[in-house]
Amino acid sequence: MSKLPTSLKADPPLRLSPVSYLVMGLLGLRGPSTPYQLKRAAGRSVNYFWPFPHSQLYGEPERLTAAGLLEEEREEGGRHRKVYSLTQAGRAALDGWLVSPPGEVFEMRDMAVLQLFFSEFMTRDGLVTLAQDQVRLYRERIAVLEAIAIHYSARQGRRRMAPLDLGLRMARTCLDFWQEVADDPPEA
Amino acid sequence: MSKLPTSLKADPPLRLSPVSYLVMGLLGLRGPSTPYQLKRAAGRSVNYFWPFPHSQLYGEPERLTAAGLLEEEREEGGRHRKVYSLTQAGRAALDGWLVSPPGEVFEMRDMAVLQLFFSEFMTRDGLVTLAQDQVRLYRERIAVLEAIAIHYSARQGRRRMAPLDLGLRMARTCLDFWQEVADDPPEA
DNA sequence: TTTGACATAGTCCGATTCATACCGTACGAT
DNA sequence: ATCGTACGGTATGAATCGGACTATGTCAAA
Repeated sequence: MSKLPTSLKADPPLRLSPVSYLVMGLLGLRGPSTPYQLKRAAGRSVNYFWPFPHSQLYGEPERLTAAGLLEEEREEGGRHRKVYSLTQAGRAALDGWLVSPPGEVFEMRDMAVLQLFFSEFMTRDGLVTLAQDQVRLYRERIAVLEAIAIHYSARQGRRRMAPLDLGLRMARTCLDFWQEVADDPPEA
Repeated sequence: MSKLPTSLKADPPLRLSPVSYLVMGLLGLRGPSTPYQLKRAAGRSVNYFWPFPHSQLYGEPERLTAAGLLEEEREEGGRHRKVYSLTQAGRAALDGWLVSPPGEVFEMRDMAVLQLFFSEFMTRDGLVTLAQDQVRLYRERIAVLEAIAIHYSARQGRRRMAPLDLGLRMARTCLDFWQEVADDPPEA
């Protein structure tokens, strides 16, 4: 079988991943930003419901720029930082994505629940320790989210705060759950 | 720079991933199983709090067997299926993992929440559509989880049911949230 | 008793992502 | 001047993804 003839419009397909839209979205909300700024911003917001390694915030904007969805500008002065901003095409891509709701619910990874599922091989004490640990961690998480909420609630619109609200409710649901496990660990 | 001298104990490090423990755990709960059986079992249970591609259930047991943590037996008859079971060493590894609680809370990926975060660029109607979509999906998810719960509650211990309980609570939390968004979409 | 449809069971592999170690560069304090 | 440290970014091998593809058994109808 022969290869397909090299097409004239042989651009590599350029698949846009969730992180692509995330980058464009952040740039839309914040205006022109450097990768590092995006990284900081993501850490206080989107990372809670879409985690990813920070190094993607360096590679991805380059790809998007090559595709004409972003513009890149180099800063003057000492640091030669790259500042990215949305182009018209980028804004259009973002808008297009936003009107196609995902047909899926959240996807969760939770080591503690995995261990709980296998807890038949644990002692009662082991299980209680696990649960207490989680209780502590969720309290911390809740404190962090509440701090973020207080800090930003004045400045930001209700829509941007909504995910934080959900994050808090989820964390509280987990806190309650693990609290119950700790207080009254189920028999095997 | 020269290479390090080839060590006498040059075993490749063999990193055990969460999926490794998941496999061992399932084998512990179910007894000897084929990859396909694990796949089916996972689909009704652990996949809800630890998703992964099914193909790992073929490769991973092989690695674990090579490491002495599993035993492999070939079925007679037409299908030459491989049946895996835990060895003593495997059981020990599993137990060891279970007494080291993860220092982390869940990690969640949720496209819908990502879009919600950027919903300033959506119309009010777009947001409502998104929310209604999610409401429908969470109702479905809840129905599935309840069916699983009813089907297995008789047969299985309370510990193994606990994750399902949490899954239901999480789903209901999300359902409530999106219901509220649909009923009273926040202004930008 | 073929044959063909369907469910079961398993393999493969290129592309993507991960994770993290590492490298510079500015800036403030001493 | 220099040192420490936070900032800003790069590089890379390993792990994972995901889904297309192959193969194998089963049962029913012709």
